[in-house]
Amino acid sequence: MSKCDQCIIRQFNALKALGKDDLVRISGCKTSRFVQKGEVLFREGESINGIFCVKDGVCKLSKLSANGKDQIVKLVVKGDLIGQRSLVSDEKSNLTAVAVNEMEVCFIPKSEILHDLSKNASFSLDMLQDMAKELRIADNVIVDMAQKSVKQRLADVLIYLHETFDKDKDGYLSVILSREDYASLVGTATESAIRILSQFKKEGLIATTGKHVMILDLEGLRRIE
Amino acid sequence: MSKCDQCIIRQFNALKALGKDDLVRISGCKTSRFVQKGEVLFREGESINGIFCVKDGVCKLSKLSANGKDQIVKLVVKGDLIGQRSLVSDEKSNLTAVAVNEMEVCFIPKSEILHDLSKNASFSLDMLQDMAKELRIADNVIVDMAQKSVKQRLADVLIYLHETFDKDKDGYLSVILSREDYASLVGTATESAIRILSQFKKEGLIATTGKHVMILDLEGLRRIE
DNA sequence: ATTAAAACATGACAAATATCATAGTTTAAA
DNA sequence: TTTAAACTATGATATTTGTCATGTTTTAAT
Repeated sequence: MSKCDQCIIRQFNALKALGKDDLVRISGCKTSRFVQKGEVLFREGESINGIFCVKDGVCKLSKLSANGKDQIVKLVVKGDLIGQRSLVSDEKSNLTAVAVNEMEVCFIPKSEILHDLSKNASFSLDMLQDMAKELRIADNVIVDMAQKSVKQRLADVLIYLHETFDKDKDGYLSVILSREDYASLVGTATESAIRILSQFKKEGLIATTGKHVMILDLEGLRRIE
Repeated sequence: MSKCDQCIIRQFNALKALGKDDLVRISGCKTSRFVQKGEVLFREGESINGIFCVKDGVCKLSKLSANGKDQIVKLVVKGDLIGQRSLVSDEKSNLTAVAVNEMEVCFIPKSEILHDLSKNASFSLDMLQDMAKELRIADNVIVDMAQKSVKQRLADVLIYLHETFDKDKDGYLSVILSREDYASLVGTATESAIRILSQFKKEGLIATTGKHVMILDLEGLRRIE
């Protein structure tokens, strides 16, 4: 079993504020596992009882809307933590987590984290800062959802993916999403997402082969309105 | 000048986690003021350098979208804090705060709060819990913005106002918003908000006289789809 | 009380988006 | 390799929402 104090991933999240002693203690009770594509980490309404630290892979966090459609609230990537919000407020999860591709995650039980939150002020502050950042991003998403057109939002998603994920040798995005996922990220009907992606392709803004997507004209996408 | 340790308001926010000593210290450097209706507390992009504690009144937090329209992200009411997010992440404000009616607020300088965050783990945890709650609410707003119709969102706003604010002797909501504010809360054109409110009025779901709004049929509003 | 400005209201039309139907294509399992 | 299921694509059409124009009402200042 690998040890937390030697794990590079923790540099990217609040766990970096912990000292060697705490990391060793956490190492002793954490579990590590692989999650295959499409597998559910947890569902809306379930108790998570800990946090996940994403060592590799991508995960979508979604919420079921009243009309029965899933809305993806955010994508979680390597280095991110999952479940802090529910842990801190001692509630069941408000989101469902599904692996977008194969993931490797560590799970740290609630009690360990709470122990550190109550003793280590700098860890608490770091966690607070992480959550403050999430909140700022959420505010932006609210405004975008309310004010931008579907086409703009889809262009934004493509730009975000291009800036966030690696490309394969041919230049295609390393993250593979279904058209339904795109629709769910943007908050529109699957057909609308398909239509707009087809249009972007015709206009030479992107290239697609099956589910593989490549951004050809980033500036063009930024100009969409 | 009133003293924080005797202020009932603090029971409703993270300040409740502070001990008498800290409250006395904060009392010594806080400032209290009245803010008149329509007055700007701070704008997007400004440094707040502290937090506001709302003793009375209502405030709208909004963000300018790319198309030039203001989107109200949330309403802040008596007992709430404003500016925690920016303070914690040491950033300029991402939101603009405008008083909806006359407010009374206390301003606590950043240094005092940071002092407590670094020393008092239970205060940090309380702050963390407040922010976790805000984040959950923000997630819900995202899903609603993305998946619900304008009519549903407006019905939701009316229900929220009904459940959150007092009514006057005739049953009208104590909080007075312009049609533009309603539009800005749900993310739609002012004309659309006006039209839907008119429709709700015709259907007997609400009553309006000028800017005064009364909810007549809560269940009817809940049934809107 | 008068009056100008702001806010509200509504019609007509345009644009964006959803829905339904149907067909082609890709994917993954047997 | 075959085959069924899932996914992608696109047309036709309906619905929702935005925009522009115009008139009315309310509000607040003089």
